[in-house]
Order: sequence, then structure tokens, then C-alpha cells
Amino acid sequence: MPELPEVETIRRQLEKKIINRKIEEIIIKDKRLIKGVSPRVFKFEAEGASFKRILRRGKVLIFQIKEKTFLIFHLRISGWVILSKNIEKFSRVIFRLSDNNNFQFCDQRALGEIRLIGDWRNLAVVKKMGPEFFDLKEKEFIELFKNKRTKIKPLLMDQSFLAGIGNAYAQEAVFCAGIHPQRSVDSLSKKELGKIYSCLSAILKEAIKKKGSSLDTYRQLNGSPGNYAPLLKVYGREGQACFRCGYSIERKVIGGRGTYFCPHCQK
DNA sequence: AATGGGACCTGCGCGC
DNA sequence: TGCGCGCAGGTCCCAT
Repeated sequence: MPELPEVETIRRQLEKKIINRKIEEIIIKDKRLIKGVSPRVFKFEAEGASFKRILRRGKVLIFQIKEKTFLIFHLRISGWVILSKNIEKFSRVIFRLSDNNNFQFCDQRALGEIRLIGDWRNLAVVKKMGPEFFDLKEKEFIELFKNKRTKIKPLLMDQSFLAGIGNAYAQEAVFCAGIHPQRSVDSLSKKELGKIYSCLSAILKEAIKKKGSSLDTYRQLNGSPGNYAPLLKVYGREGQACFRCGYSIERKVIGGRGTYFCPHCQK
């Protein structure tokens, strides 16, 4: 599920449901997801604790469960979380809560990660992470691009450059800004970078409002799909007409990832 | 610094 | 129907 709007949706929904709930028992159905500590230590440390705070940094979900203990979720490509009485088909790790609900980390491809750490700021992935988009003013955003020479779309999804943007929203943002995904960053004017900023801002806010995009396995906390997918302008639309100019949308592998764009109105 | 490939995994849809 | 292939919203590690 994985990009900023999806993770933020889950964070907000969890905040209303599991704060102060106690973890009665942890059932590890797939120990491959537990990283950094053994499943035994993981259970020992987390069982009996309660959810105190829920944070998000980039695409990482962070739960404070004790004064100096944080539970970390990274959903990677095909993970999602569900809160329900029923056990889901792809449940890999289940946190049985004091209200009898099952807080479940589900993952089709089992590439997701669950960790336990004393301070989330010491996570390797967090240490090298770039700024949060919503912490940046337009001027600060434009500053980030100074001395960069790479292609714009892969750069937007580089987590050490900017946290939270993935393949789908990066291509939506450059489409919105009328910029070709392969444009070299040093060829972009301040005005064009400003346009990318306002596009990203609008797209991410709207996607959060719509509770994320369910293109594949992602679901909201209650199992419903997110509602942003129908609003995507280029993602997955190869061969269909561009909403802006009518030209056929193309797909090309850029930076190793499938990228959809309009070759006519993205320059 | 930047880019490309493979690895980690499973399941789906497509063409033959 | 069955099979093989390509594809999937992420990230790490290695090589050039």
C-alpha cells in the first residue's frame, strides 16, 4: 500500500481505534516479517504493552507502546492493516487486543517488515530519510533540487531526497505539472519546480481525503478500498486518452519502474 | 553522484 | 484448461 496518503490514512484511522488498547497476545504466523529481533524476543517485549502514540514518517508507521519501545511497520509493496474480529487470509502477524479485536498486519507478498526499537529516530531507514513533504514551504522544496542532475520522477520517489512519495503519486505529480518524467532536474525552472510543489500538495491532500488509492491490495483499516484510484490521471492508463490533450498515454520504464505519462503535454 | 541489475516474495492476468 | 511470462504502489545491495 504504501505511499504517504495510504499510510497517513491508516495512521489517522488507527489513532481513533487502538490508542490505550493493550496487546494481549501476538500471533506470528509468518516469522519472516519480524526483523531485527527473534520472534520470541519480539513477543516478550511487546505483549502486555499498550498503544500510546501513533506516528508516521515517510511510508513508515510508528507505534509507541512503552516509554522506550516503539513498534515499527513498513508495508512495502503489498502490505495492509486490518482491525477486525475475523482473521484475514493474508494475515501474517496478529495483535490480539484487549477489546477482542485483532489488529492484523496482512501482506500478500510477505515483503513487509515489523520491528521493535527503543527509539524510532534510530531506525536506519529513518536516519537517511529526506524531509516530510508537508513540513516544507515552497521555497524550501525548491532548495532541495539545488545541485541535483538526475531525472525528476525517480528523484521524487527517492526516500533519502523526499519522504513518502512513491511510484504512483510521483507520476501523477509530474503529469499535473506538465513535466516529462525524464526531464533532468537541472533543466527545470523555479516556476516549474513551484508547479510540482503545488501539484504534489494538492494531489497528496486529496488522496488523504479520499482515504488512499486501492490499486492492488491496499485497504483502509476496516477493509474498505480507498477512493482515490478513480481520480488518477495517468497511472495505469496506457493507451487511453490523456484527460488534458486527448493524446494516447504511454508507459515506459524509467529508473526501473513502470511510468505512465502523456508524451504530448508533458515536456 | 547516478544508474542498472538482481534479490526479496506471491498472485494475477494475459497470450498461446 | 494449463502453462509460461510479465507485471505489481518498495527498498536494499552490489557493480559500473
